Amino acid sequence: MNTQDLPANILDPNCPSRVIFQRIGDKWASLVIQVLGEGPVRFSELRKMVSVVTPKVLTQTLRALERDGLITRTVHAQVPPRVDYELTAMGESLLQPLSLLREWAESHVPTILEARDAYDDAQDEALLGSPSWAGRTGLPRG
Amino acid sequence: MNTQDLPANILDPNCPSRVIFQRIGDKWASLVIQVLGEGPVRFSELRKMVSVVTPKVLTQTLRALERDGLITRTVHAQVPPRVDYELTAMGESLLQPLSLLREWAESHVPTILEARDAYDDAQDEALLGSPSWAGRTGLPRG
DNA sequence: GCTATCAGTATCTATTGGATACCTTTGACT
DNA sequence: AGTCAAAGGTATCCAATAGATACTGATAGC
Repeated sequence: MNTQDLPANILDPNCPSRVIFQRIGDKWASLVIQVLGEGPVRFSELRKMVSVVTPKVLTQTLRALERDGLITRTVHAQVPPRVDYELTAMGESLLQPLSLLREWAESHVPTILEARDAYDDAQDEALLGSPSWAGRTGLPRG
Repeated sequence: MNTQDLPANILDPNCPSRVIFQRIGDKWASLVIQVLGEGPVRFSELRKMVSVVTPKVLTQTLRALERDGLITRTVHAQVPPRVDYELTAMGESLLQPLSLLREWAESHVPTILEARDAYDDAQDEALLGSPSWAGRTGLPRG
């Protein structure tokens, strides 16, 4: 669904689906949605649960999600104020895809940490142990 | 799997799963992985397919994915150089969760665009049409 | 009065992302 | 011999974003 009304395609930089995909993949947005999966939460609670996010960035994230129709924001005119955030139906429909990703991340932690160690060791070795003409390209240096 | 070896939990800021989750949700990383789902691709091809990414950022993304063991980088010692990027088995295991998210994004494009329009209209109206004492909080201003 | 509560802003700085130019080697072309 | 193109990046500089910190505002309770 780009300007030419072709089918949505994330690889097309002009396609809104790409922007939306990146909004979902935002650093904080996906965490917020998963927290709200349990039910409505107020601002300060959200801040504690999605630690460590600064209020400015949390506000930005929430506004963006609200604009996209994924959450609602309800203000109770009290003092001190109470503002509840809650998933919309569309927001809830994101929970399942997100939880799959979350499970993937949580289950692959050990493997990825090992891969990082191996990579970092290889880097160190390349810097310290090998002759200076052996670069990453496999070709001689200039 | 945090420093105390508790079960992985994305909501714990000390848990590596959180970092990994955010790496997946990186602006370009997930697109790269989806492109590589078709098979090995060389740098310049990748740049065209994942437009519009600058070479610096693409390099950073690829290095990070390589470090995490999600892709491999193979250099063919030719001139001009040829470098192929390819998913590892772990990288391939990410394809399914990611494609779900992609399908979600592509299918919700119209609804989200409508929500944005509605939100923006409401904002304009609030700014232009309503009395100045009616803020977002529902409480009087100071 | 003074303080606490809650939901944010305002301000400033550090980090990241992006645009652009440039580098390297070698074969093909002139 | 000189020049250009190709591929996979770096280097450099500037803009946008994220983050740290301080602060606002109304009111209830002490």
